[in-house]
Amino acid sequence: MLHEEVVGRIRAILLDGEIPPGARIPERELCERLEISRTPLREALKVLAAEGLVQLLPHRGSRAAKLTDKDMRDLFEVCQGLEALAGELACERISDAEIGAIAAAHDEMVRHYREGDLIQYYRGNRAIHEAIVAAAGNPALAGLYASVTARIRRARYVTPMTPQRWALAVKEHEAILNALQRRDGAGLSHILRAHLRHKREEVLQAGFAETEGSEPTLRIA
Amino acid sequence: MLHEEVVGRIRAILLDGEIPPGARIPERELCERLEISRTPLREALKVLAAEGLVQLLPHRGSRAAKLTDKDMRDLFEVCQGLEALAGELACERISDAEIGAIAAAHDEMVRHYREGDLIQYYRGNRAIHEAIVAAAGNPALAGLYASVTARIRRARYVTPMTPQRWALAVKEHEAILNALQRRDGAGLSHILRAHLRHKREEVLQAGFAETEGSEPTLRIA
DNA sequence: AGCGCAAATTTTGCATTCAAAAATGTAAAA
DNA sequence: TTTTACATTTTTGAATGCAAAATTTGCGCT
Repeated sequence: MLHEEVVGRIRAILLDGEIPPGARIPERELCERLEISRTPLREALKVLAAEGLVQLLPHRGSRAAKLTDKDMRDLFEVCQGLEALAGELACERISDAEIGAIAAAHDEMVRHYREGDLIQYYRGNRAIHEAIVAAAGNPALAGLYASVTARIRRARYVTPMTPQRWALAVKEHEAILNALQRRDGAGLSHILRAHLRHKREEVLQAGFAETEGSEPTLRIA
Repeated sequence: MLHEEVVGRIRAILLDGEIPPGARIPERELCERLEISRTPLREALKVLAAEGLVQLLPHRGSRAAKLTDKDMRDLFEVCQGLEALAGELACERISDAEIGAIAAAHDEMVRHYREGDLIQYYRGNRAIHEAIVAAAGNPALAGLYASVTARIRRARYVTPMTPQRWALAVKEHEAILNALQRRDGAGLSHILRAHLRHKREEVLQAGFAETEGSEPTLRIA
């Protein structure tokens, strides 16, 4: 089995919350489940530790990383910065076709909003943000963005929203699309920052002290 | 030997250019030199690959990552974004003592400039940029910054400068310190972007097609 | 001599093994 | 009954072993 595949599978397990934050990662079980030996598994865990998804404790095994409120705030700050940068760059480089695709994704997302389908709304939302980052045409930026968003994904996309906040988020997305269509880099950057700041407030206010290590958490896959 | 120590040692070897970009990383030799077996070495290489310093080729071993001009441009762009963000945050959070320390570092750097000592100038320069990032009080940001700067370090701090560019860089640093002392986040962010943009132009104009894999490269440690 | 192909060697990736550290369980003493 | 010391088991971290893949070597042929 390819090394990167192992990393991907474990990453998915962690992001799904199948191993909840703070929980011990059972080496033996994972080996059996993935049908690999400990060597490639441990290599993968080291990589994921470098990404910040796994915490290694010397002679005590590895745990799914658990984020404090401070960690979460920090990561949202960085994410804001990265998205703002991506927005600016995207406005310089994005093609009409890409804008069209994002507009379509936007419309679909709004449809899910009207239908009250939060899961699908989140999925569309994420696709739009990722498309903007992709449109920046900077793989290094995209990689960092992926790594940061992976760490806050569960907080970002699991937190329930009040109708007011949801409505505001949709309004902001209208502005995002608009700025993108006008290729207004500064404006887009500004809106994206505000958008993510609101999201962060929402998440932190929801008291996102990550769920403790023992009880398995809801999967939203 | 501790896992992280191995990663650190190999990282240092790569950053020093002892194994130049594009060159094959000799597993066996490194094992003997670090007095470890292949298992921890290979774990370290996987981690460094995730960081972007090493390139893994399936069944063909690993090489020191070689950056194209595009890679370099992309990384500078990201670095700009991160420094700009750090500057803004630093202005909100930095203490007078920290500003004092940076001012002192600045003066020393200017002294090295006057003495024409490029190596020491670069060292002080880097310390200032790192201090600003540290003052942002965001470890996640600092980590990403460290990872990005590690990848462009050699380009950033090895490229020779013209007297004009050097003078401009020092002038920009005066402005950086000034904005920091006034705690002018927007201003600092703006200057940092311009500063790094100039640096990028300089590096790319110097035709930084990273040195080929065979010949060992100058160490600047 | 130059080229092509097959055998030998090296190198890679993973499984297994081994020693050390931590966790667990047990029993004796307070 | 609770606590502490000690032995046992489990788990971790690293070295070694082994099969597959790639590279190099050597030989025959043109």
